[in-house]
Amino acid sequence: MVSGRVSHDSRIRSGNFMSVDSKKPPERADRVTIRTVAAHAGVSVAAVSKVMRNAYGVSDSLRARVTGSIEELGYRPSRAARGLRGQTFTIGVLLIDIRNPFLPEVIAGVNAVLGPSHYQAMIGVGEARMQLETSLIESMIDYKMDGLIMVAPRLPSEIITRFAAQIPIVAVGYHDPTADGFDTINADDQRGAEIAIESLLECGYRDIEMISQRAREGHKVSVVRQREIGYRRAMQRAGFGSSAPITNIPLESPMREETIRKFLARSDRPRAIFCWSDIDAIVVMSMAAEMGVRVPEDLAVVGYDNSSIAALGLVNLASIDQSGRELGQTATRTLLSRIEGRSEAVHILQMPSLVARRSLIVNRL
Amino acid sequence: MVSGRVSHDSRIRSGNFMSVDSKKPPERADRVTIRTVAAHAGVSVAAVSKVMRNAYGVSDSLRARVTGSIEELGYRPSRAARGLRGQTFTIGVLLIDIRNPFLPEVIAGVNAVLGPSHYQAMIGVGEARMQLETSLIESMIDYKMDGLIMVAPRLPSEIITRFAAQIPIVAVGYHDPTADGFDTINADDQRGAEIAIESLLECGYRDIEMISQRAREGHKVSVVRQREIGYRRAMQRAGFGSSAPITNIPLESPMREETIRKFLARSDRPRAIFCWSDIDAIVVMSMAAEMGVRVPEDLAVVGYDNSSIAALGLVNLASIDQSGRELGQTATRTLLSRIEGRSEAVHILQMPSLVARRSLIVNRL
DNA sequence: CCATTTGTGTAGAACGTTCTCCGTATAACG
DNA sequence: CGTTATACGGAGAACGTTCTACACAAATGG
Repeated sequence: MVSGRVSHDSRIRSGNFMSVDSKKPPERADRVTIRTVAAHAGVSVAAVSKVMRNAYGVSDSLRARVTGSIEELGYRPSRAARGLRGQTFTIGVLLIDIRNPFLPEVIAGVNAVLGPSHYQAMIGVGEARMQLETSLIESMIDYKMDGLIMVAPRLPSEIITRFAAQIPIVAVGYHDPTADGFDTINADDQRGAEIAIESLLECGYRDIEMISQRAREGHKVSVVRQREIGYRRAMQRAGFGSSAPITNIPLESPMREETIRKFLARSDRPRAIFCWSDIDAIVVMSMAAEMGVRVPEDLAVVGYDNSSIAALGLVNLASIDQSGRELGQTATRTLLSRIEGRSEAVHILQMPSLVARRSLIVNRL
Repeated sequence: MVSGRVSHDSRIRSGNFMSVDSKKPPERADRVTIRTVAAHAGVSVAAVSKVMRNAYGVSDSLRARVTGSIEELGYRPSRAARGLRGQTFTIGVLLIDIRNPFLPEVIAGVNAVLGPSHYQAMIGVGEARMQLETSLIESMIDYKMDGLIMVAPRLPSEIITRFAAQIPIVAVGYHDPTADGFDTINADDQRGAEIAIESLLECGYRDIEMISQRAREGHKVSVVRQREIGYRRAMQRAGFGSSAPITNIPLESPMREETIRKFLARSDRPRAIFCWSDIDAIVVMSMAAEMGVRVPEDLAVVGYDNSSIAALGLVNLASIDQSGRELGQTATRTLLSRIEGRSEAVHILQMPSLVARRSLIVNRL
């Protein structure tokens, strides 16, 4: 492989090929470094660095002079170089998948907290593949980012713990209250599911089922499992036995549609369903509409996440709100506190709430 | 501000406080560096570096020994350090906003191309604020990322050009075929709008209007403007004059809903509308449903982006598909070619297509 | 057999920060 | 006035790579 470094064009364009400036083609404009600033302000490099980090031992006059030069020259410290020694003031955010409308909320929360600070967020998308997820985490560590927020990671707890030895980590949407290497921030998914079921019961429905997703590795830590647990507990408490039925629907088309169609066509189809996620609920509702199954007259539906789509008039899906925004904010604050030195793990549970909409209530009756 | 570096707990936990290992608390496990590898393999640092970059001048035996050691030690080069000298093998992706369901497609395209390579994508979210957008770009430059993909940037062309002097840039969803500092990849938004209008005309609709968005700075380069141009041209060609009506709806609630309501209540409400984006189209459809305006019987709707929501049975919105995935792929390939040395700007236009759905066609008539 | 080329490997200077020591000058104290 | 703090500023060693320049050996050519 030839490294084709020389740009023919630049040769041609430079017209006079005997030009004087033929020291070396710098191509990119020379960077303003901390040294440039130091020279301009007539102080040492160390002094500038101190001002930047507002460290102890700078007089007002020196600070003024240096900040003046920084301003004037438009100096920005190199994050790469910073990473080699100290902090980068960057936190990495790892998303499983960017399609889920719940995630933007979390990001918004992260940015809201980070905004006023001098930290910035960089996002990686794992696409639910453990391999990619792992390599993204490693990259973020290799960039010397200051901390990591992992949203609904696929990785098992031990591996996350191992990474957490190298970089502060807080996981969102990952239930492991026993983890002591990293923090977790969650909505109480068990309780959320209970609320969903309780509200269905209150509306008078008795014949209730849950639509879930077959988790690949059957993580107990996964939010999916947690919601199943809550569902079963609420059903049991209402006197329906300890193993209320759950229908798993696959992630991929066309099996997905096939399974839903079969479910909706069942002669013993339940009167109400609780879906582990809005995206599933909406697909079910869409197919119900196609098949002439009326919502909520024939089938009541409660979803999860209260995503923006659920709120649309066309959809009008009752859903459990877990406030992704708030999760993002809390996660960020927790991470910052860990970056600042906390070492005991913290596990926070937020309380979700029901947003009632038409899919739940048969109105005017 | 005290820098609270010392961890009390580690002291307490280490039991015997006179322990021998009291050189310095390293806390984080010592990193495997290129030097570790060199020592382990019994070669020079330079040799290892050469192997890593598969540069010229390494014998098979040396390469084997080094790769062996790398494997054994689990060595990963520090991206931070790399950034200080050479490439980081990271490309930055800048999104205006993460809520728009069109963007995940683009990301998926980017990742698809990057997957097999040793490059990785890091995403920043600008939230449509120029300030944040600018600072994210600067961060990415300061990280010495190898290139930038900007999706629907807000920044004016001159500023992007200035950034492009420091880092290879390709812009997606940004029409400026005259830019010579950076590349642009677009779906042909003018043509897309024309296709939408033509299909409405073919269905027999004559009374057509466009629902658009008041662009802040009225960029000619913005996709919104481009679609307006296409709309007007198609209308003119059909004999409706050169300034077919456009209704602008605001971005923020509650003015947004207010404006739409007013539009739908108009006595001279058009028979068909073309929305510059699915997200707007869907809100209009939702409010139409609430107000008893039937789609498509009373109002035909064509959207733009063919986002996943449009395809839902409940929504069934006809839309112009600009294949975000393909845009992402093309953008990535274009960027890589620029990183590899190309210096002439390239401007690519992809052809969009209509996906017909129920919102367009009054069926069985 | 000497001069040149080619192949293989190493030394060591960057890259742009941070941060630990150290000097100094001035202030405070007895 | 001598001693000790205290405040301020600078020198210079890291940090982990890349990459140029060079050394050395073996091969090639005349």
